[in-house]
Amino acid sequence: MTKRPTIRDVAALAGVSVATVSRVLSGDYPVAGATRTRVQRAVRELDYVVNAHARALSGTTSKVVALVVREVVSPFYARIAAGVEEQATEAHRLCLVCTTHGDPDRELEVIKLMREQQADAVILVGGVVENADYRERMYRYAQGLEDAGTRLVLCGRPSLGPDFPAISVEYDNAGGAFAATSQLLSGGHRRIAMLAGEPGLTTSDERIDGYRRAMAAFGAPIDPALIRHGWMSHEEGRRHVRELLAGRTAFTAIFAANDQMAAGALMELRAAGLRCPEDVSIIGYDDSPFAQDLWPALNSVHVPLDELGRTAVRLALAKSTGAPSRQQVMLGTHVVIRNSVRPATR
Amino acid sequence: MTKRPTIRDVAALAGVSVATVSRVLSGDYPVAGATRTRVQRAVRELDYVVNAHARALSGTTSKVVALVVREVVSPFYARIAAGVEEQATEAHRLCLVCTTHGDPDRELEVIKLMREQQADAVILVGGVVENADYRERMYRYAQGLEDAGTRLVLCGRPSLGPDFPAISVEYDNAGGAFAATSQLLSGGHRRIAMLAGEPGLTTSDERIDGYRRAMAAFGAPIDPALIRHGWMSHEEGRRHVRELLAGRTAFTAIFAANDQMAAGALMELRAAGLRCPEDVSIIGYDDSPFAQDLWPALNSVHVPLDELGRTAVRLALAKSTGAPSRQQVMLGTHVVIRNSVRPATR
DNA sequence: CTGTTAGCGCTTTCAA
DNA sequence: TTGAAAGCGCTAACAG
Repeated sequence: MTKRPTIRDVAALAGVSVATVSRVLSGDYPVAGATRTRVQRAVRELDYVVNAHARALSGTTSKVVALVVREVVSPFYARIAAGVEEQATEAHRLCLVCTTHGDPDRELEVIKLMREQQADAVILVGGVVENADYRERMYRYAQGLEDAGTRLVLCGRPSLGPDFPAISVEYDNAGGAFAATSQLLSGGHRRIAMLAGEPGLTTSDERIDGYRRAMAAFGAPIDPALIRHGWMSHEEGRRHVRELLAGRTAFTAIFAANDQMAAGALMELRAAGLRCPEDVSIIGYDDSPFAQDLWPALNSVHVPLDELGRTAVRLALAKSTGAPSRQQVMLGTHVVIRNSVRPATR
Repeated sequence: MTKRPTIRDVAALAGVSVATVSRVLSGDYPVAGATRTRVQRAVRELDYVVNAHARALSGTTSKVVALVVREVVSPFYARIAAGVEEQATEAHRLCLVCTTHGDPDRELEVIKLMREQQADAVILVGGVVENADYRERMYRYAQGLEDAGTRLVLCGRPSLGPDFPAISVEYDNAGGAFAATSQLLSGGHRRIAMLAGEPGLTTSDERIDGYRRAMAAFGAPIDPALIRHGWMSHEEGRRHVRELLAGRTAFTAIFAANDQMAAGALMELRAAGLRCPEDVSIIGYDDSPFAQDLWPALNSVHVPLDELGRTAVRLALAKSTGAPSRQQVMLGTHVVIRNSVRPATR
């Protein structure tokens, strides 16, 4: 491994000064055509590439966008990540990905790392449990990042208020839940089971909220026994239905807070000899890719995940163009109609 | 936004030299207890974090591992990515993610960026079309990266030979296909349709190879009409089955080169009034998370994707411990048995 | 249009 | 155990 060439090597070979080399490299500076050609040849000859760290150190931005998610293997996060990555690439930024596994300590550590990297933006993705010190913690993060010249973006997670020093990009979570529940209700369903996440998890809580509002709007009574909490997984979806069935709690439809749970519910229903949508209607949330591959294809609330990611990056990088560092935008959601819902017969 | 504090600020506040601060920060150097405490207090007081670029510039490694995938939204890549991210975190490395969308030019650009970043390792993930200049291109990459002190790892993609300056971490792709086909064959199936990817795509080609070998081993004739090529998607899976059915090409089982295609095939079969596994058995590949959520739950070839990712990082970073920079390892695959396969009746 | 030079913030000898 | 000082490779004034 020979030592990698530096800008001085290029300068020497091209017979110019390092400043000149730097100029032709960055492109935005008048340099004589002949000189430029000479430098470019030298660059190619030496197979030279700039040292990003040296460049970042001497002033210019680091050209890095950081994405902080709970898990990498999750269609939900993955689609946001894809949006972030695309937009970052478009803006000539590199994309750092970190996971927290929902651990606040890990989150803290990750944010610190991002400050060290002087990332242009840190995008925090997905729902959280808003416990006691969450707000305060976020506030400290925002502070520290701002000092490092880094924009903080909350993506798919409720804004902490207009005064909070961060950008927030949300989607109409409760609205989607309202629409989904309404679809069931207008089909005549009244006993609608709601499969939700852990209490306190923002994503889930907002979905429950939409469910409640729709029920109220249609004058349908809310039976607490129909609202089920747990880990938002396929397995848990099965468990909820199993217990509902065992407890002889009547229901003609299910609204699941995500598609995994809906798929689990579907499977357990089938195992119990119940058909969907003939006996029970189901509607999920997130419009995961596999929703249309199920049988019956699953109605679900579509969330513009990649748009969420793209918007997060766009807003964060608008810094240069003088956009405010604290703002909130909300993207719409809508129900995708497939084959898992049918009017109530009982 | 106040200027962020530097090591000098900390030194000043703690009343020591920058060298001392640097020492307590890196930890691995004898420093008097009292001094250390003083420095740490100053760090906390100023909310100081090191500048990663400055640190990287002054010699030490950049602590970054780069992951280059085709797409972010793909369970296949996502699971490898998860493994890479985990292991990278464990090794105190940050994880850069880039996508190529299968475009060689973009790949070239990404590799250049990684050289600029002086990443510790660049992990190239997933199958490729090994066309004419692919080898040569890879060789150039490897060269350039080695000069930058960066390890190149080919992950889930065939090694370019033991002399090639890169690490390769593969899985037994053909072996898995052989096992899957064998399962069908030993159930008495002889007319087995193979749903594959574009010709030339390494992943797909190796799976076809395993299929052929198994067919040969069981003395089953290979009907070219049963081997179908295309984009490896759900849609295409449906199309293949539709065309097979329309062309009246007899088959009692399907081996799909990935689970998406298997799911599509399953759906089209059902639409045509055929049952799985009663009428047609299906087996997929990759053991994607949704495979067990289908009805019937799908038999599939399990690929240790996260282990693949972890191994890639582990090997790449073993540099320090003096591991060779060129080696090949292969991880095993196995068939996961669920409910989509049944002995042939016709 | 081009060259000189002073840092950017940190690590790391070499001395003390 | 601590400090002084020389870079790491690049950019950005400031001169010419």
